[in-house]
Amino acid sequence: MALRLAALSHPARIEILKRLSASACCSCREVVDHLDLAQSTVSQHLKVLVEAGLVRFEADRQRSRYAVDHAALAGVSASLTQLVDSCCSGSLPKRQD
Amino acid sequence: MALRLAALSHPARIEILKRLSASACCSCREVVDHLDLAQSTVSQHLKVLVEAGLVRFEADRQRSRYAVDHAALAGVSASLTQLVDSCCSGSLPKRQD
DNA sequence: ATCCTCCATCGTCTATCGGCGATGAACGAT
DNA sequence: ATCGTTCATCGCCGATAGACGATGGAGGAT
Repeated sequence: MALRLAALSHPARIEILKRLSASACCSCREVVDHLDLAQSTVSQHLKVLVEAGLVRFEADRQRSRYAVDHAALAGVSASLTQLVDSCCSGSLPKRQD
Repeated sequence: MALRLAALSHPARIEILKRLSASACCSCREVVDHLDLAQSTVSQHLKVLVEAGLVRFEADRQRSRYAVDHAALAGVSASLTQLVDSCCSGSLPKRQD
């Protein structure tokens, strides 16, 4: 869990996630074009996300496809929710939907 | 948001959070006793958590009180959920309560 | 064959993290 | 006044993260 959260704990990677989910086509190039970071840097961030299991990677030809793994992302969210829940463990009935 | 997640993205800090929420009394000493980390290290982690706004700090006398800020924690969880939601943007109606 | 584009990887640099021991301050107890 | 306890902070260090440029490979186009 800490690993997943670590992957998410960088503004650039959050931006990348949003970008990936915004457009159906998800080449590294496109992300680079929007993020104003060096291509190598973006590639690194993508690698981190892939290794964390949050993004799926599909090497077509030289055109790599990156896609958000919605299930994994939801899983992280659920884990965090569970942690919060376990931390509050009944002492905090308040729940902000 | 990345800041909050960064604070959470460390196993020791997650353990600390659980420990803090487990017992009503939350001295640094107690955490040290359970975590098998040096006192200075625990103090550092607590500082990180406090600076991230996830833990509230109350300097009583020489006995410092640390308490989980449930609302802040829930806020992070909500933010993450929102991110996931924005990433799936309607394509994932599944919702695990 | 020769470009050009896209991409991953490597090497480098700097900054930060994560751990520790040591130190000193604040306080209670003797 | 002198301990003992608790805690925050300060160096110090190895390791890692994050950024970049450069390199090279794989394809597509000419």
